[in-house]
Amino acid sequence: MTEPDAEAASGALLNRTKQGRERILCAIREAAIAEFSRHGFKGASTKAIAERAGLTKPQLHYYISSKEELYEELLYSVLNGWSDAFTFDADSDDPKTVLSNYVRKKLDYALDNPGLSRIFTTEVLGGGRSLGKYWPVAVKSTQQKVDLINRWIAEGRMRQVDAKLLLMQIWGMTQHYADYGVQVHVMLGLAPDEPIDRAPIVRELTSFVLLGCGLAPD
Amino acid sequence: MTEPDAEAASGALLNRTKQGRERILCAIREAAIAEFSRHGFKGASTKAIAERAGLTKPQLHYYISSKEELYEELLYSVLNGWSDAFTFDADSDDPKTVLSNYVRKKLDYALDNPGLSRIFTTEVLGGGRSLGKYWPVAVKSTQQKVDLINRWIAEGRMRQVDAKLLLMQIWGMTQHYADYGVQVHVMLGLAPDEPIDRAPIVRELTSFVLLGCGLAPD
Amino acid sequence: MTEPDAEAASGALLNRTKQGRERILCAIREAAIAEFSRHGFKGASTKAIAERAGLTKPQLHYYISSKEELYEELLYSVLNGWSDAFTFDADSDDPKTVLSNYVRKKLDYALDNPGLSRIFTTEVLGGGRSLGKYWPVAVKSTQQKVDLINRWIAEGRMRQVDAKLLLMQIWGMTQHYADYGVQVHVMLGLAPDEPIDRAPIVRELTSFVLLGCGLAPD
Amino acid sequence: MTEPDAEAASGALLNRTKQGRERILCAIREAAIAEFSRHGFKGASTKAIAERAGLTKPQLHYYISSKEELYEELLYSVLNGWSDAFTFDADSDDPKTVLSNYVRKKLDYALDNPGLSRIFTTEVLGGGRSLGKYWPVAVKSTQQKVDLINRWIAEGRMRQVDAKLLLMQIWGMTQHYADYGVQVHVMLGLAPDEPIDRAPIVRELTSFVLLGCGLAPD
DNA sequence: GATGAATGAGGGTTCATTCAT
DNA sequence: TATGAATGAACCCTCATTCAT
Repeated sequence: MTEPDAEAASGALLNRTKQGRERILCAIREAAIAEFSRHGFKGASTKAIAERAGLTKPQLHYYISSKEELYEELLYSVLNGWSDAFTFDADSDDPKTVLSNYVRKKLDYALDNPGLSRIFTTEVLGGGRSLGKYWPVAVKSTQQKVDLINRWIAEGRMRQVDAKLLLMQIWGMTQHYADYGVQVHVMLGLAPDEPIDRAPIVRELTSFVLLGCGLAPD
Repeated sequence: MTEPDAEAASGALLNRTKQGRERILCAIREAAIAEFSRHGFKGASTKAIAERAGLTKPQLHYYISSKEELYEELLYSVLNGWSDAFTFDADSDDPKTVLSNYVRKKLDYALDNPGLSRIFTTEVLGGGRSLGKYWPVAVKSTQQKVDLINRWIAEGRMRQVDAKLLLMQIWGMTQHYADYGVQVHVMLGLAPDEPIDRAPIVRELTSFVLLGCGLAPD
Repeated sequence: MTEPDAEAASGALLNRTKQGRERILCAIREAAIAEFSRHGFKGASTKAIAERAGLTKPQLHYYISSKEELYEELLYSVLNGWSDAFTFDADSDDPKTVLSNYVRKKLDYALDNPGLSRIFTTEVLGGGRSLGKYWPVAVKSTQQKVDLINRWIAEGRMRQVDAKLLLMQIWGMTQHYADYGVQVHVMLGLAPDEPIDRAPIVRELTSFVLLGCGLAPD
Repeated sequence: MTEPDAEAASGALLNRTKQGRERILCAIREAAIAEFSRHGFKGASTKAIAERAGLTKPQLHYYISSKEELYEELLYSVLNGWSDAFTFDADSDDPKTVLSNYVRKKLDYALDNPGLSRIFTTEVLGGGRSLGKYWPVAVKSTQQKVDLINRWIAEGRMRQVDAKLLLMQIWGMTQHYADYGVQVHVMLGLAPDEPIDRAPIVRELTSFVLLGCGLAPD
């Protein structure tokens, strides 16, 4: 299955607009995402990455310094993408607004960047050895959300949920659309490269989460 | 991280009770689960499996015929385990009972067999090439659940949800506790090999799902 | 192709009449002939020999001391068989009689013991490293025949041929029915395990050789 | 024994004249011929081929894709060489001319390409599994020769021989000089790498065949 | 920049043989 | 005798990387 998503689309766009070196780096990035997300760090081969990028192996090594560095670059780009995307809105203090925005953004990221999302999953599956520096950040960022939710609960604006588990459940449901993309396609009766219609998913997911939090969806 | 779960526990138990060949086969199984679940099929090495099982590579090949066969055996054992575990109760026609039992069984499987669960995840991540025969079964089994849920909805016993998406969301949330075990541990402030206390998770998850379906939890 | 010849036939017979150890040694011999004749010494595997003989590898090694010794035993049994069979009749001094008997015996051996014959061929193909002791014997035995033929020529009882080359040509033509058995079957339109009707071959071959020597066939 | 023949000679020549890649491919070809012809497909090792070609094993695999492909390439090059060489002259309808040319060409091929010739022999000895596509071609080409010979016989221009067996006997006698090269050297009292003087062999062989066909040699 | 070539380690697997039992 | 198991070498091949050019 080729990536029928924003990763490839933006790649294609860049291929047309950028020049030379940039173009190649972009192709390498795409190829690396495809291979690492399918086979994990150990299982991916530089040969496959090179071929997918239309390069020979020595050519690839001209642009990257090592397989590991290429991998970690991608991994950090996921982490950065997430820390940008997965903040609670600062503009609003309304649980319904904040939570539904959060769900939507998380799902958008998964559907727009399934490859990158899956790379993070393979890393976690493999034990998360490269994530040492990430965990404290993630924990802190989670704790902030937990604190906010707990305040809402204390203020009686939300059902009494375990905030940490709530966040995990949202994570699980949204990440699922990236990690289990193949199964989702099968279950929805879609061809492997047919794009998923995300509107109904966003709707269902939001209602589900809000109701689960004791909030009435619109 | 060694498996802090029923897989290892039962393995250890068997190691003490079973004899010779059985013991070794069991050690190989455990080792293979550990390696495949961490690195996927391509990324796992028979050397690592052999060492983890306390064998040399040629010794390993005395007991198994090939890496691929060993892998597929494990994969099928997940699929069989699932088709056993993830049926809706036939005894009950009560949405609340059926759904909360389903959620609990699904979560139990993930927490009791995280390694096997993750092997399935790596397979799906890799494109699910070995799952050709499985999809039709999975689709059919899902459809039966969807039909039942839709009947409940038609009978006004449940909120009007998209049954397929509901099942996916349950899948995502429960599977998360296997695939993202490492992250879950970090977030809950547990040591890597500390067991997860599943009671609160079951409670939260069940309430969450029932409320999300418009059913009042007990 | 299983051997449709005296080797197998006598093997089967022995299997019924001999007991235990003898029977097994016989099965090993047959199996070894089949494997060595197909793949040569290096290419044959003790596993294949053991399986063909209905034994396990350790069982096989209980009866033989090494692959090499088993091979050399067979090789020497060819050499002995040949030194027995391929003498010129001492009873007759008639070129026609002697040569036609020789041709017939040589062909009979090839058709009755194709496996053994082919083992010798694989050995020669491989450089004949194990044949160091054999060559002097063969040379001497050949020289005797050459001397006799030269006498016949000197006496005007035969056309003036190069005796050595004559013997080689006979060797080539008869050995061909063992080494190229597969091709012979194809060319004669026979199924792989169908026996070759040797009468016409003997007839043609004899006439051919006698005419080639300037002798009138009967 | 190194190849004391045109294969090696031309190889050596090319080694001096060709450049880089060509030179290496040539060395690989020579090495592969030497190893496969000695030990057959199963018995030959890529390590030995690599060493003989002055390469390491990974280096070898830079130039070839697999042992099997290398082998089949050589095998097909024999088959092609033969289908070129072993046609009956179209220019002549004279049995004597046609047959003696055929004998000479067949012998030349065997003496010029003993290694390649022997590879075909090892393949036939091993059962000819890779020759499925070749047999029909060979049968057809043989049948054409048989038809011609039978016409000559019908026209009274040749002794009444079994044409198929005649062709086999020619095959056996000529192929013998490749397959049994080692024995031929021993019998003729030549050192292993001393070239065979082919003139007397051609002369004897031709007379022998013509007389065997009831034709008077010149 | 880009290419052909090389390299040493390691991939999965089979080898002939030996050794307890 | 016969079996399950082990062993160390060797099998064919691919790996990530480097180096001339």
